[in-house]
Amino acid sequence: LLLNFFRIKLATNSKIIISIKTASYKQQRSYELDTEWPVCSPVSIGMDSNFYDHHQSPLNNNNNNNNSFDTNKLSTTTTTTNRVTKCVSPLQSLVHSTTNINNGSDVGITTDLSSPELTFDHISIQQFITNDQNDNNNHHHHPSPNNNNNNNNEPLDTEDFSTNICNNSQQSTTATATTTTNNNNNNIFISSSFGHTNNYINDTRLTNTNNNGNNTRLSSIELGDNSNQSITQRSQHQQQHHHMIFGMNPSTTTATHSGRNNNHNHNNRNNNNNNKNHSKKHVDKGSDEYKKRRERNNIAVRKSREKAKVRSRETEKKVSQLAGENEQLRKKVDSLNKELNALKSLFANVGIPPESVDSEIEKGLQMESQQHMHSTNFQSM
Amino acid sequence: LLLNFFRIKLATNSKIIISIKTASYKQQRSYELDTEWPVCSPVSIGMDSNFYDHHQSPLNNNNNNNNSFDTNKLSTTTTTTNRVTKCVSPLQSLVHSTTNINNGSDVGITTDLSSPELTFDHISIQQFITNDQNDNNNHHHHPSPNNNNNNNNEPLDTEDFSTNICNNSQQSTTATATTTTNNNNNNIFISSSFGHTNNYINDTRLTNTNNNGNNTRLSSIELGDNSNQSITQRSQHQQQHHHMIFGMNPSTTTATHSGRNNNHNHNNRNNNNNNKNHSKKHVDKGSDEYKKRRERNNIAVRKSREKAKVRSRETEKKVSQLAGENEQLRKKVDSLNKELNALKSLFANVGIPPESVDSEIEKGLQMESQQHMHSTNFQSM
DNA sequence: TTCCTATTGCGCAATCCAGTT
DNA sequence: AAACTGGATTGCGCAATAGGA
Repeated sequence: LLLNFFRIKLATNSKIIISIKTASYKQQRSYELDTEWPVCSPVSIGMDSNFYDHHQSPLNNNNNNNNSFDTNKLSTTTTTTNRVTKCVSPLQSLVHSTTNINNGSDVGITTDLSSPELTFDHISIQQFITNDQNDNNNHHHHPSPNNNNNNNNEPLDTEDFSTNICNNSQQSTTATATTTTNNNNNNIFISSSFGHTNNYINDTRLTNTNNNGNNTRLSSIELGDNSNQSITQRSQHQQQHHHMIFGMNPSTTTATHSGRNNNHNHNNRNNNNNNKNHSKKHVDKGSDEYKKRRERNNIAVRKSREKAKVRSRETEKKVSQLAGENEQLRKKVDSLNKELNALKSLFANVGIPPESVDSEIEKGLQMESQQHMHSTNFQSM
Repeated sequence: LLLNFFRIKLATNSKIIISIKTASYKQQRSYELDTEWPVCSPVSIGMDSNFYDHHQSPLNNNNNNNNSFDTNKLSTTTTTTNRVTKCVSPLQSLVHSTTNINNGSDVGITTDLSSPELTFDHISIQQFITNDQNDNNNHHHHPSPNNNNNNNNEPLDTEDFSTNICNNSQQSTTATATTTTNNNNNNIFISSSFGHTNNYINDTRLTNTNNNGNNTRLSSIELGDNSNQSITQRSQHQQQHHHMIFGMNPSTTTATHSGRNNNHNHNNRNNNNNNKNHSKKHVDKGSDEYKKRRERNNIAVRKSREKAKVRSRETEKKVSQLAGENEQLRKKVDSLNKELNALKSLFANVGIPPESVDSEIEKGLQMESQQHMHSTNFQSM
């Protein structure tokens, strides 16, 4: 098994955005997986504190003191030995969520990269401090740390982090950590690009079927392949359209498919564990029960989609809001700078050299901060 | 006909976010509209200049000089006498788009509120200057301006604007313009809330059907009703989940439906104009042509959805980016302020009163801005 | 008008996810 | 602990448009 494990100590006020995708068996109905389909191994995801759920306006300033962390939603360290589908919950709850971590927090993510059902779709971390290779909570033997074993509390720089991921993942995947250099924002962006052949990388493995009997599997076998095989022209061209797919299976993606049993029972999942008896489970589409169930679900679906839309609009709104504030702040900084310069040149005019002005300012600032010490102000020192 | 018309002169650097939803005939297949279904009257949407399309990163600072306005996409003043579906294009191109207006621009929106197909889903305007009731470009007689006919170039304040909208729309709709007071951001937020009975206001009118023959129309008749009828308990409770629905039909929403012809020809649209001959248009689901067409569309659908997802992630990312920048900027402002204060108190220490310091700064700034005139540097001095 | 692709609302089915038995 | 329940999500294909050439 190839384990991908990393653990990051996040600094106070760091932000982490994790969007993890469980390709899982969502589209399994479209395929029959053969015995080659990789058996999923354990996954351990742990996050230790202070998350704000996306829906709780993580970016709102007014609830900064809400430090509670719902451990029910994200168990501190969930380790299971079941199929990945069994322990996906903590991941799922993070999907598309933006979380703020306001205290120093540990974030550990361990996953067997042989499980194609799990893809790290998008990970973006701002400001991390250290990377610890030793997972005390994980029950699995994982490859010993490769080289960059810096257990000190030094911040890891972008390159190190990238390498680290790469080495740990032991994939050919060219994981690249890009620092988006937006101003003072140390936004680490982990992305991996590997050969793939269309725009639907998440779906490729399991979908791309149609009901014409034309079930041509896309040539996605090289997904996450560690054999360093060359990437097709098209892949190279299209991978710019992709974002941050991460953690695909290296060598065992030999799943095949055999068309689609179009009319009944798509329940041919890998029947290792839960061998239910009702493998037929014929649904009577005429039954009142069925109709009722369908109608309820339809309502739920509409509701859910509306919710999603609202969320999306809200995000859009937030962008414009923030952009506006940003603009104002920039102007403010500008004007303050000008004022300051004017003042300094005033000093210069009366013969006081800039250096001594600066040192005086230093003194002044120190005095001020000392006064601050005695207050209960949030941003003391 | 009840016309809703307003025209706003936007200040330089104002921003307008318009999200207009055309319920249109999208779900018409689910319904047969009877003769009571309101005939749509003309709509005129005009925007005169300098739009940035959402997809062109309107919020990016680097293309500020791109002042071009694609009149093909948003005709300056589109007035048609066809059904609203015929002139929806300019609206559609604004859907969910965030536009920046960098010069003083006129934005006029005229619509017949009797057209339920059209809903102003979300309108948010920052900084507007004046409101002009007289539309020279509109060919339709509309109710004479009610009372607040301030054609001067004074900025209209929030309340005025709100009232204005309300009066013009002549609806019971309680349009409320909320100023979100985020810092220096004068973000005007127009929202209307009226009685409705579920979470799917946009869809209510036309959807809520199922193929069980169970086509219970939601009691959405009071949508936009101007008869001031009371809002149900549930409505009141749920309207907090809604945002900015605007411009629904007042009194003619008596459309009925008669179930869904499930197997063929949903072409029973209001056949006023385009009376095509092929009212049968039987689609042979077995034909190769059909299969091929379906497959192509399926691919398109997947592609489109992937695109949407990417966009959404990008927006999410942008939020975190902007929030980060914001934070940094705030800190910067803070430190500059402190520095400035330190410097000022330095002056105070040597006996120079704050007033004269300020006046000196004024002088300095003026000098500086004069020097600025001669330089081309953005952040010189 | 005529084709095609792009979007969008919808229902279906398979899960996912919290709780309960 | 395992099975069951019922709403919430999500990928998908369908059909109706929208949009563009």
